[in-house]
Amino acid sequence: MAHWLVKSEPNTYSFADLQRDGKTVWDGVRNNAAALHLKAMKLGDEVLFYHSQEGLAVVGVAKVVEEAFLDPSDPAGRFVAVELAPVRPLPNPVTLADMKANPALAGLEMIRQSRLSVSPVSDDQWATILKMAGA
DNA sequence: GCCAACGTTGGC
DNA sequence: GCCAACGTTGGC
Repeated sequence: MAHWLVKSEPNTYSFADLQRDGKTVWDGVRNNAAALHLKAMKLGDEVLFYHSQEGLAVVGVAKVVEEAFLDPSDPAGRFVAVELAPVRPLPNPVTLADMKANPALAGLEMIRQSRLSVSPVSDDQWATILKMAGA
């Protein structure tokens, strides 16, 4: 089972919004590298939900409930979307500063390439972050 | 609000 | 097909 990280500005769509909605179509990704990752997501894969701009922390875990399909918000039909559902909020959100300060996370894709909105997380990185979150 | 990183666009 | 110009994202 692969693991991933997605970013969202909480002003636009927060983890609380996802909990309220029960599930949501993760669309609007317009970057090829991010789109490749969306296409690689499998049903049941778990995803860290990160708040960008405000919060700057991983705040919850979500899961893939529908694999990649054509993004309904892309008229050109070039990009894909997936559907995500909430799993659980993290007891202690893990901030970007915390992740940067942990040598075990030095290779984390979202740190290496900060603008990437969908990125892979290795099993070791996943375990490290959940441990930091007290989960 | 600024700026660095990076992707995309368009002229040649 | 190269590369400069420009737009966007996201941390600070």
